[in-house]
Amino acid sequence: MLSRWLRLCKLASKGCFLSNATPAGRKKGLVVNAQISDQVATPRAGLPAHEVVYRVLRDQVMFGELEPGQPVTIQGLTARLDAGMTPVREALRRLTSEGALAFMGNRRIVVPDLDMAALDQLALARRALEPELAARACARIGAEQVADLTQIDTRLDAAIQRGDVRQYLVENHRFHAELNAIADAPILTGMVEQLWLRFGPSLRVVCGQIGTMNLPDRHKDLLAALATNDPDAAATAMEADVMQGMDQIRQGLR
Amino acid sequence: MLSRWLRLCKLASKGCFLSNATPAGRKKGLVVNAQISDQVATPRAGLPAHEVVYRVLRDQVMFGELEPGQPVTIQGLTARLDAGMTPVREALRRLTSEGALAFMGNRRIVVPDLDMAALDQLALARRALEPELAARACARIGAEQVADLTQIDTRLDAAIQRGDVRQYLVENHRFHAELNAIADAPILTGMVEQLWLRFGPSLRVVCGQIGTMNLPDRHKDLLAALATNDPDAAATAMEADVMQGMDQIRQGLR
DNA sequence: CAGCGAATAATTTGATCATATTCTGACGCG
DNA sequence: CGCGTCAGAATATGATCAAATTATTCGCTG
Repeated sequence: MLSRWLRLCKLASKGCFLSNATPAGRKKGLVVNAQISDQVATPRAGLPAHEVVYRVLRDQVMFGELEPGQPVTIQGLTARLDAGMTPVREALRRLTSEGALAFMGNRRIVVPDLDMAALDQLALARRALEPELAARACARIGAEQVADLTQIDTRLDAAIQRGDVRQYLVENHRFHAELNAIADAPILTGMVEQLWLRFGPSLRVVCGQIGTMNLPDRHKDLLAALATNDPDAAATAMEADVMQGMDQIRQGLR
Repeated sequence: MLSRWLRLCKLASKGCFLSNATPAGRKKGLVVNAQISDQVATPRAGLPAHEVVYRVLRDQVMFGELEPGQPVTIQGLTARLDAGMTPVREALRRLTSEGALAFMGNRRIVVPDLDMAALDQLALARRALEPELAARACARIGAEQVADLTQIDTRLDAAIQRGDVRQYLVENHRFHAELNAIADAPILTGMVEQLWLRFGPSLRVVCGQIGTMNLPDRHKDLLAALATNDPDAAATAMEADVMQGMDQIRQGLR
């Protein structure tokens, strides 16, 4: 009875949580917390199971634990995550409506595979939205937040040096997510997150093919623009980063 | 046992269906179809219940049956739509993840109310995406499709003349949805649909306040551009239409 | 004795699960 | 080669439990 929560929380802790404040834990959740308080970053029970399942699956899609084309079955997930059927179903609905997963005709669900047309659309949308977010963030960013981002970028570089693809993807996403959060434009940020969710799996595949060594880090210009509060330069730098990233995937599609 | 399906289908038929092809009906569904075949547009059973609930709620949000700020409870919906609990829950997850509904802190769900900041973001995103879609549609559109759109626009004008706000909203959406479908860019189209879902309720409120008489119809330029296959003109016309629509709402926010 | 506030009881609502039903795809048979 | 049957998977239901909001009561103070 408790083991289910333990397993779910453990899985969740592997992903990165960027989201909202902790509500009061349910009684049973608090007991769990007390028992596993020796763990480093207690992933805070009290979240509904469907939310936990959603985040686990989301991270697994975003960072390539699930490969494109791979079928996803409800019953497989209930077994793998040791969760009930209803929470899994709700998480899947959410993910399909966000484009992270796709209905394959006869109620079969897969991780969608990107084709060139989809990639073009993603590139167009990213190019329209993310520079704007960077510019908005530039107007509100503070010194300590620049330091935060710089630190993330340092860890990102380290991951590249180590050849740690997974960590590279995580830190890269964290960098952009944190920047977008600063822009304080939740609707645009949400749209961008959905875009990332769509190309996440393919990005992983590409990085797996070519390794991390050839990955340029285009965040330096961006950080400089942010530090000097130059919105136009930030937007330009972000546009370059976006286009470079999309091109990378485009190359990998062949 | 049958009455539930009948009621759901009846509700669904009030909304407008623009979406995907009809799969084979389930056995029981076909019986239903035979029994109610006297109705005009039989809304085709065989869809999963959660899908039907989703569409009903979606249309109700989009066309203002549900007002902003209005709380939405699961149990209320199961009673109102005479549906089970699980399908309702799944539909709600989907709608919240699309921004049509919003979690209000303590797991209470409401139709979100737009503030100026949200409206700015919506306007920015629409301006970035919809002209592009118009241009793409322009490249692929055929004569009979132009005729289709013109016909919709005629019905739209008629609705304005009659002062029929609901019908105006429906036809206006249908016009844009059909145009976007022609562009054959499902990802961008999906994003735009989500945007419409967000400002739908407010648009209804605004139109309710000022009536339909003052609504300009900016589709004429657009149709002309489409008929002559001029992508740039189409994009420009669409941009004008978007900005006019957003301004309308912006005025109504005061 | 009236009014206010905190604590508690009751009701409403959300979350989860086990189970029943229905659908899809595949296998074997005529 | 087409058709019926069967296993497996998805959908849907209602029951059950947990949480939050609302209503109520009780005690205290002025």
